[in-house]
Amino acid sequence: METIAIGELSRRTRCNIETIRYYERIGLLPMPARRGRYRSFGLADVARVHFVRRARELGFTLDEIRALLVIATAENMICDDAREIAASHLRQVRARITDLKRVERVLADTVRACDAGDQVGCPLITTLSAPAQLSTI
Amino acid sequence: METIAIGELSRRTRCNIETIRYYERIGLLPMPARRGRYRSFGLADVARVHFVRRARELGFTLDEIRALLVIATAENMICDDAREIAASHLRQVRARITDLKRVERVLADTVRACDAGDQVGCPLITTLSAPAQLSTI
DNA sequence: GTTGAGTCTGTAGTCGCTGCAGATGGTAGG
DNA sequence: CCTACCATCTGCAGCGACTACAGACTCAAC
Repeated sequence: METIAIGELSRRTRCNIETIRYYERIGLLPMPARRGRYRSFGLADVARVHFVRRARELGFTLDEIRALLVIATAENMICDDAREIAASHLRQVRARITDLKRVERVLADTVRACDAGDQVGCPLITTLSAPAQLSTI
Repeated sequence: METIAIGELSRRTRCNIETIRYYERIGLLPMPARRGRYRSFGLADVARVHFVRRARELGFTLDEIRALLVIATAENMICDDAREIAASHLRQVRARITDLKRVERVLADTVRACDAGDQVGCPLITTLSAPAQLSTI
């Protein structure tokens, strides 16, 4: 059975060494075997770190990932729970996209106004000052 | 000239009291006058906190806001600098939207697969395990 | 006089890392 | 055998942008 050091695990998963140790510290990864003082990982660890990284890329929190890992390793996978975690996260992602689109519109309008240059003050400053209805910043 | 306490400033700007004190501590707000031990704010402070909050809503960092505040209060507003801050931020917002849309697609596909229910394992777990090409998590 | 609301300071916690210092471990070359 | 060098180890501090708490104080109303 192949065992690898933390550096190799880091390379294979493209996950920072410090991050791997952090995941271990917070109990997201099991305490690995040791060769002397050095951690010794197996293929299951490579898969688990990959799993965590991929979930992080999709924006799941470490707590959600913790739950997903339990589900993934459970004998009788509680798929419904996983679905609910995903669906709830999807709702948040969609809300965030909606927010960001609004932000994008405001910023794009502002930059466009800057480029047009037919306004009195600085359009960005004006935009940001707007809700206060005051020129005194 | 009207002066208000921190609680009233908080109410008017919908900005947490602790956050206002935090902004003061990091130099984003000037040190306010005092009535005894109590901070005493004016309308300029209301406007300034509004400005900061609005900029935060648009996703600017506190460092960017610091720069924007300097520009806003400068005699000869360096509008070009503001435009560049906004344009650079807009690029980041657009990149983030692109990322999130990719995430949304993956999640939506997964949830849909869950609902179809014609797959062997749990679709979410499968998705997250994919890049490792291993079932051993 | 006492109760309650508001404010004060200072410190520590959140999330998800990231970086550093200083101590070891193991290997390769001279 | 000594040195150089790399990898790894532990432990702790820092980021950004807040947020929360403890414990002290001030002030007005009843």
